[in-house]
Amino acid sequence: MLKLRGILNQRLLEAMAKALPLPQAVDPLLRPATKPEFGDFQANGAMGLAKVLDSPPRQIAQAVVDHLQVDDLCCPPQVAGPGFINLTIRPEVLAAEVQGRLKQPRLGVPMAEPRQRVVVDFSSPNIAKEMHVGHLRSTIIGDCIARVLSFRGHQVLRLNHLGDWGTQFGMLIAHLKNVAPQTLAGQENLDLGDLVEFYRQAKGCFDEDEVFQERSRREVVQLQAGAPESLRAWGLLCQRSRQAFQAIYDRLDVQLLERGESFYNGALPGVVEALEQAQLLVTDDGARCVFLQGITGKDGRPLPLIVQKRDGGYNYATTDLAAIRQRLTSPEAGGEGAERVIYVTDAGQSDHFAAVFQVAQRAGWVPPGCRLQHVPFGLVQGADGKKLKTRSGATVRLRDLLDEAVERARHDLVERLAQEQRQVTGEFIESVATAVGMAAVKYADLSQNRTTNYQFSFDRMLSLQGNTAPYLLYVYVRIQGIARKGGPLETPGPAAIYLNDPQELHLARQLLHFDEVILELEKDLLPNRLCTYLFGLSQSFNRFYDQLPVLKAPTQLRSTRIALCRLTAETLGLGLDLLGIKTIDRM
RNA sequence: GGGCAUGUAGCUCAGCUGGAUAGAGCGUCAGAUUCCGGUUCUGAAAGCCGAGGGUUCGAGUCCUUCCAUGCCCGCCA
Repeated sequence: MLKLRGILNQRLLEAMAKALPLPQAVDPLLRPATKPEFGDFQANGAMGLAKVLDSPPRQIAQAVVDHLQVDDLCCPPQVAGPGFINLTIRPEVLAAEVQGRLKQPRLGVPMAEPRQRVVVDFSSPNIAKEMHVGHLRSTIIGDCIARVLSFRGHQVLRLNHLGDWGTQFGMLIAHLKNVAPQTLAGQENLDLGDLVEFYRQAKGCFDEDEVFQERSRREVVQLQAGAPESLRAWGLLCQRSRQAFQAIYDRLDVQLLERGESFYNGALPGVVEALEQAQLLVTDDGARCVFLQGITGKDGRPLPLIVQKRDGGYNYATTDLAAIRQRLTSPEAGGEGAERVIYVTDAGQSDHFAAVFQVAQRAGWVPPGCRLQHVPFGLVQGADGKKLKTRSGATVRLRDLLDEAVERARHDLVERLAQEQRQVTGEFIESVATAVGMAAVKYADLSQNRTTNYQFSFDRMLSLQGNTAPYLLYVYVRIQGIARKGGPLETPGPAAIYLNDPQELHLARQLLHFDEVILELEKDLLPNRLCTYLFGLSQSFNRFYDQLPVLKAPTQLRSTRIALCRLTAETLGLGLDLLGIKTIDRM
């Protein structure tokens, strides 16, 4: 409907110019109708002009309608309520739009103009730690955003800002030298078993043993100085973690380019120097920091952003600033040349990013027209409304969570197969359970407004009813069933589509909104809007399918309905794909 | 103490740049079925949109003051 909306907006502008004594053009405030009975669009502009023109809003609206020429597209416009202008697209125009969509794989979504270079920074787990639900949200949401921006034609770089550097490596290396010295000499392959358990042990030593603490600090210094043995130990730890992470990314079907904190190590001194030159740097209590504007602490004084600690070490703010420079620097100068950088992290880091962005701005590292954007999300909570934990109080491991989703999906599937007495292969059960389980986890996350906390529930996400992945997947499967039974849902010839029945019209209208939804998603980065849309589309389809025969319809109606089925499947397929969810043909 | 976010039906949540009588799912209750996969569809009950004040033709949405909850707050990331 993007195209039609643009045309109608133009016609309204023209009509207003003719009808009203206005010095300059005024926005007609064209919006999608709030209710089906109001038609497709409503123009709200008349009401705001009542005061300016000193006449009743309905009269203004009527004057605009009198000059409005839209008979080629719309039924006669109606003035309603306090002064709305309601516009209803004619069925044959809708039919032509549907026809047009059938021929294009982009389903009406235009390529972005201009195309941008975009960095999406997401997922970002820490080496030697287990991925948990916080990483899940970042990974799923970040992946969706990257997919949508790529689809729009932007050049997207998906970066995994891995926590692969920093003080925690001191204790890890120290512990490694204690328990497996031979691996460091290259004599044995590293087998640390559960890396998380290893981390816990190291942390235990660090907390209890002062001698160990001191050794850990020395290890950090050695590592940062590039001592070969330390680097080797570090490399071994990273490699182990990397394998574990990759297994998760493979299951989730998420592509990421690893670019951990260590990547920016060499650039850290340069960050401090540049800030010094920009005269932003202040030494306070031995630490080198930039005092922030408009952000004050407990005592009302400006808060500092520390970029070099008293002991000379750098911290995450320094790394983030180095990353910003790298990402915003032009490709000719060895950078990424990004015009938009998106950070998908939990909302708890909002202050941190506000501070870092401010400093980057003041240092002059953000070229005009470039945008740094923190895309925050809320906590994952359990049924009790508190941060999600296992019964024993530990963090929930991501792989356990995914396992359980698939296991529950398999259980439901097997039960249903038995009820329906269907015979299928083990392979089928496996692939459906995996697809449904992953889809459920992703969709549950994405269908929630990301800014709020999100209550995790296997029962809800795997439910076959309601706004869930299984409900949407089922609609897709149903349509594939029609195709299996009735032959391929071939494109009807020209002028073969006639929209008549209310259910047909309603479904067609819904289908045509897809382009607007995607553009909105690109702007607001709120995947739940797409989910809401796909759910509504699925409901419309089920209503349509419930009330109207497709394959058994008379010939002249059949091709229209098959076309609607096909476009529904394509829209669902593309929509789910942009969410990072795979469709299946049977379930 | 300061900052940010959230508060909408019994529960989980939508509500985009302010628009017409505040929406959906689950749950509850009552129905439908010539069924192309009923994992469906129809209907009903259910609300002081946290509270007060303001802005205007019009406020769940914007401003302001409270209240409640969550997260964050100088050398961890």
